[in-house]
Amino acid sequence: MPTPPPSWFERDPLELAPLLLGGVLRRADASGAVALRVTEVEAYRGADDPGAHTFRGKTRRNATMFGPGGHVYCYFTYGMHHAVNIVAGPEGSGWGVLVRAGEVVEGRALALERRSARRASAPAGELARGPGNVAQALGATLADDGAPLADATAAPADRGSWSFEPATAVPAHVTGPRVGVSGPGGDASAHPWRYWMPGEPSVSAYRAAAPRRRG
DNA sequence: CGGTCGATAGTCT
DNA sequence: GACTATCGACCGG
Repeated sequence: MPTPPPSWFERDPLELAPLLLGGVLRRADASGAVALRVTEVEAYRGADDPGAHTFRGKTRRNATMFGPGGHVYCYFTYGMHHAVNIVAGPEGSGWGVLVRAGEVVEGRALALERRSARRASAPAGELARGPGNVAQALGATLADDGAPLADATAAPADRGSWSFEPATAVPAHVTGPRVGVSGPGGDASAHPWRYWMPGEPSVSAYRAAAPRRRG
């Protein structure tokens, strides 16, 4: 199955998120291709979602999320990590789905090389567990922000070519509070917007929002 | 195992 | 100036 048209992605992230599970996200560039079977995602719902980057409107960083669905929103955070999202909803909505984890199904050697290059010690057994590691395994950087998900795209030299192939059937999954989201957006009962496939070794461990450090 | 904490810089108030 | 959609080392049990 090829990458669906943008219209397929242009729905509520609460609906799109589970549809992404089990699908294969792939990024290719001059050094090769890495693809992963998505096992964990989180929905972010714009103006209705205090936990979303887009909650307070459009800025330079989140502009891509306000664009049409079916594109990659990539941002940089904590001074060292990138994260990959798939833009959802209609243009102007500011909706998206964060890709938190996946099983590497293509380009394992390249993914391993990328992780090894960025740390002193040996990488963990799972190459794409956690959003920072997903971006690292895929080789995604800020240059990928705004890239379209499409087959056979001619990407600029500094950016990868992205595609996404949905699963033929939505796999069994569960939901829970999002990781690292503080305030009302992290509330378990009102925003159980993390979706994952139980039993998958690539799924990241739950972490509550970092408590404020005083001192 | 689980908790605690430093690294490190872009973004927004 | 505070916070961050994080990661992994380190330490105690």
